[in-house]
Amino acid sequence: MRACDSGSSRSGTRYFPDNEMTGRRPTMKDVAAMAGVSLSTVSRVVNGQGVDADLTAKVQRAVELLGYRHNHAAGSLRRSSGLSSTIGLIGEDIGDPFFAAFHRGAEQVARERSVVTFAASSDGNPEYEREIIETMLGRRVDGLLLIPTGKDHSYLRRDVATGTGLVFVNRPPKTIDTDCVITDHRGGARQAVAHLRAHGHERIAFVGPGPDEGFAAAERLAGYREGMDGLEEDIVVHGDLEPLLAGDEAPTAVFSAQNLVTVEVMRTLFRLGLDRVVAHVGFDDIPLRGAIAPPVTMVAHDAADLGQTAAELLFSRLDGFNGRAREVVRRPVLIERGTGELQPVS
DNA sequence: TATTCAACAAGCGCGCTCGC
DNA sequence: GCGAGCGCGCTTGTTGAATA
Repeated sequence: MRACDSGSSRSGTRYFPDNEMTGRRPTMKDVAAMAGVSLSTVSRVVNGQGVDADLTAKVQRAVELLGYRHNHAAGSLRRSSGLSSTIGLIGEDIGDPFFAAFHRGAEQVARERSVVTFAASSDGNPEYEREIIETMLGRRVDGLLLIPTGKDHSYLRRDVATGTGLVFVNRPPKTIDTDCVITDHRGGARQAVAHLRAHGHERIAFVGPGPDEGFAAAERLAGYREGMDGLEEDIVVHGDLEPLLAGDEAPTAVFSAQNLVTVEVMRTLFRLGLDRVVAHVGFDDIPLRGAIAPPVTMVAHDAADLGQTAAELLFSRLDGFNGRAREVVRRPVLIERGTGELQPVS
């Protein structure tokens, strides 16, 4: 093993060019020793502050030879702001296309500020959600974008009071005063039903998660019921649609209240040969929509826009905005693609 | 003398060790 | 068991040397 004197620090640090043999990652101290400059010079070069060109080249060469990677955790330890340049995104399922698009929107805003995003799934479990939140805060994320599962988030009050950014997405906060971005789920569902009614349908089935499965589900069901006002009966299905379609009182139209449910409804209609017979409007757009025939009419909220807006609210707090909690409502848009415009077959 | 720039040293939060 | 002290890796305000 080669070793040489540090040449800079009075503590007599020795550097080992072949760090693989020391079994630890190279630090700034190692870079400084190899380049023959002080630690602060390395810090300035690494952080892009103006340092003499020759010294910069020496430092950059040492960085390259040692394979040095900047330790942001150590940096945030000392940095006066105490910020880690990371934010956490938590939703029920990061595999959900909605969450993926939401993440992308938030990431775009974060990237402009050199902030890294971490994402995690709560699996719809409030206890696990809390565990993830605690873990992310323990890792000193600067803020959280939370698509909440749990009902009580009062345990975050102290974190918010001490500067941690927190934005609720798609569900307004009940037990904590914080910013939120929500979709007008109720209005979107009303719009879907109104669209189907305008095309002559009266027997319209709602297919979706149960009202106990969150704010969005409950709001969409409520919007459906409001939209159905004046008609004889609501047809609400939480599960398999097939038995209903096979019965005598089959609906002439279906409103599916969530993207994964929409996919299931499409499969069922296709299997029964009803995909061009029963009208269908879905809530939440789905991937591969262009490759699907017939194309499904959608009430789409722009998940990327939600992510972007939520991130902007979060960063405005981190930048010092100290006003009252804000609520931004995004109205979904109905996109006609064909299935929602089918007329009822008499 | 004024300006530039690198070195020094303090200190951040946390975990660990050591001595009482 | 408890508190003091230290080390980790880094940033940043201050200091002082070199140069114009």
